[in-house]
Amino acid sequence: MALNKTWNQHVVKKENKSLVLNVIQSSSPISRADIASITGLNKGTVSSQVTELIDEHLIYESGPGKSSGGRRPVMLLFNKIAGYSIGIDLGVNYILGLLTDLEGNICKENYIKIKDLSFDEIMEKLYEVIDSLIASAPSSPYGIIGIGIGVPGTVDNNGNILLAPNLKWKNIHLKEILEEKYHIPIVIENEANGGAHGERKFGIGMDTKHIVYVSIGIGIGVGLNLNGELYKGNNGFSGELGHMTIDINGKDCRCGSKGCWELYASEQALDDYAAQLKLTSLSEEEISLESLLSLAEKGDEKGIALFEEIGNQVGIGLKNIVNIFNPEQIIVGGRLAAAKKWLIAPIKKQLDQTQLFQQQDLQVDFSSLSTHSAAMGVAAFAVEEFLQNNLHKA
Amino acid sequence: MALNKTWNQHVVKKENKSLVLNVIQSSSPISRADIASITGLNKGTVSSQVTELIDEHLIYESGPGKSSGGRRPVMLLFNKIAGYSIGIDLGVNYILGLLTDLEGNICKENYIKIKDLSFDEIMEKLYEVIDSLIASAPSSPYGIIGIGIGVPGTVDNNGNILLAPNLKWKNIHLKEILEEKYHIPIVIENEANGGAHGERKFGIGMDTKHIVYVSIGIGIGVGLNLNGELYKGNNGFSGELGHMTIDINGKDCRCGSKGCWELYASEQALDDYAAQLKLTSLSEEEISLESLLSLAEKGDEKGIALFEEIGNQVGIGLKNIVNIFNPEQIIVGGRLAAAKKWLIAPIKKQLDQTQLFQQQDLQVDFSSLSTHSAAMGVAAFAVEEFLQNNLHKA
DNA sequence: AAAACTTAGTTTATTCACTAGACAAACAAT
DNA sequence: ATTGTTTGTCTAGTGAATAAACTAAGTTTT
Repeated sequence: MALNKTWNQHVVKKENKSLVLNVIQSSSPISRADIASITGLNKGTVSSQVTELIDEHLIYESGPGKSSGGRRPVMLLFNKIAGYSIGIDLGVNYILGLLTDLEGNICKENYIKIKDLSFDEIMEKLYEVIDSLIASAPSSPYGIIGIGIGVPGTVDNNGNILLAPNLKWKNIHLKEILEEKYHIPIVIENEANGGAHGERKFGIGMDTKHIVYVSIGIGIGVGLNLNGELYKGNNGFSGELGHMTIDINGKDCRCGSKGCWELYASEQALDDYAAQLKLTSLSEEEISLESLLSLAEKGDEKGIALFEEIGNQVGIGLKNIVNIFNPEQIIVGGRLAAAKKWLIAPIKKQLDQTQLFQQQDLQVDFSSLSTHSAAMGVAAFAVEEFLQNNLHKA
Repeated sequence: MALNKTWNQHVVKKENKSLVLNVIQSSSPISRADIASITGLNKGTVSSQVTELIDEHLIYESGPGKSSGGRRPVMLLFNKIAGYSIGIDLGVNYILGLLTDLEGNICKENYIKIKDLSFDEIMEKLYEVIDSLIASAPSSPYGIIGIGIGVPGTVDNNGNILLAPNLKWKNIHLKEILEEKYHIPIVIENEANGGAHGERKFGIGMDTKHIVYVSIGIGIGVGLNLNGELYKGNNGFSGELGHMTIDINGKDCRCGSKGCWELYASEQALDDYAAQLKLTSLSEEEISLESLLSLAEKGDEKGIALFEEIGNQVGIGLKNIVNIFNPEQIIVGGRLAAAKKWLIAPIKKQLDQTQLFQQQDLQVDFSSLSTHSAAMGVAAFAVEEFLQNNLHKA
């Protein structure tokens, strides 16, 4: 019936309570008085919210703090172990599972390699990873509050995986399957979206508002965090910048068009270039990101030139991103980010070429959570959903 | 002091009042009872809001409506002539000024051509246009409620024009200048952002949430309306998709890089192609969008092929846009949109090539307001700002 | 035509969250 | 010990929404 959301005191309370909790999370330890002055809320209002949050085990009082000339304040802390979250990075040839507390700290890690498994076999492995993480969680008021899964493919707004080409998955209702099995909230997200969120909450993007996270692995996926929130597009397909045409007359791509960015600036492209160059020291089978990295590390000129060429191509795409989004920060993540040393110079060179607009305050960084950003990000999604729903109920 | 916005009853009231007004605007004529059932607000609440809105002259009661078996409802209407807004499209070789009512209906239009004028001369013309529009406004409770200006360049969040290459403007504090002269709220926006908003409010994008508006004229500008709101980027530079590289080895662009989209898919590109093809029937001086359009209209094969080639190049960029934003709708506007007849087929062909993701519900449309979208859009920006501030005060 | 039913809009009492300001508790400085 | 400061609680008051009663004005049924 009610099409638009109406506003009433309940909403006010929920929002203010959420505000109080956020301040405690970000500025802990903190006193009631300081919360009041930071938020602008009345002292009494803060007190009552704090009482409720304590009752809900989401925060707790620690000992008295230092006095600044009067009564000593009671310091409040976020109860990060009121529950635990699980974040899974479901890769093409690995599954990375994390158990985190509500603050995102990793409590337990579970990494397994997989190869050429069927859907059922992958699911079995996935259950094993999740089950072992659940088993390792300490007891807590809320237990496991949710599971976040990052997948290398497109996910619609209902948590259905529409297409994950590299997994060869299509139309998988993963959210339903897992909710039926575990009976806790499940969040399914694109891996790049997860990575973007992870870096924003815990990594190099902590204080930035407009972030474009570029995950470079076998292909290229992009997570968009615009205006401080995830942009998913109409069906959740946004960020397929790997298939942005950068060379009209270029190579054919399996997507049907020509000259897609990821044909020139990905792990796949790296291997192709390496094969073309016939690096004497490596046979075709030995070519991999790891072997090329160690080659470059040893100072092999051809190997270094290889990464520099990739960096050049990455830079062209990033230049497009700058013109399209005018982001505050670009974060390069994914497996190829390990080659930062050789990528960064050509990337910067490409970006400096644009003279049209002075992008003085553009930051270009590499992932600071490396392989963990996606898993940490989706775990955080689950935490946020939990906190929002829990505040709502109360 | 207060960093975050707190929530209190005043905010609740303002939001609900705004909600009531929006419902009246979009579903008028409407009764109090229907507003209550649509919004979910209590009948009494709606009544008191309505009373205030009537006192503020923003709505009024018309005669009784049809009964559906009980007391006849009093119908409420938005008072679209409570004030008037001015929207200006400041083009490179024209100034288009509109006087609109609060609903966006055009009351008066003022179009002048300009050519090679200095900054001061342009400003003088601009004042003339504005003054004549102000003079033509009927008397109303609020008078002229604001002026919106759309400019072909980048505008920062303070209304400063940072760079408008085609006007040869740089760092113009247009908002300040006009506010000092007219003492009413001024909104400065990029022309493509204005067009996007115009089409969304009054044109072909009325019921869409994720719109990418592509304005193709001398260059290409893009207005992004994501999640129902304008995305401007960190400094207001977003949407410079004209300088998206689509051909790494392509032509040099004045922006410093190579193969920018607008070198292949703009009015400029059209003229260049036409000159290359040496269309026998037109001398070099005669080449213009208008002359080429009439040539194609006459059935000239070369002329038609020209537009089809441009359409092809436009399509490549649009395909990128789809992969980047996954929009619900793409709207093609700007002067080149007049060639819709010949552009649409090659564009659709390009978009259908992407087999990776099924974009079943992507709409590709041409501007329905044609040359008026930007001016109508910025006029609407001014109206919205007025309504928001006015509701806030009361 | 009278009675019964329906729908529209107003009025009144109540609830709920926030605010202001008083107050007590706990501490520092003199 | 006295004075002043800061913290946190308590109480009264405000403002907005809600529920429900009520008035108004129509239609439908008998």
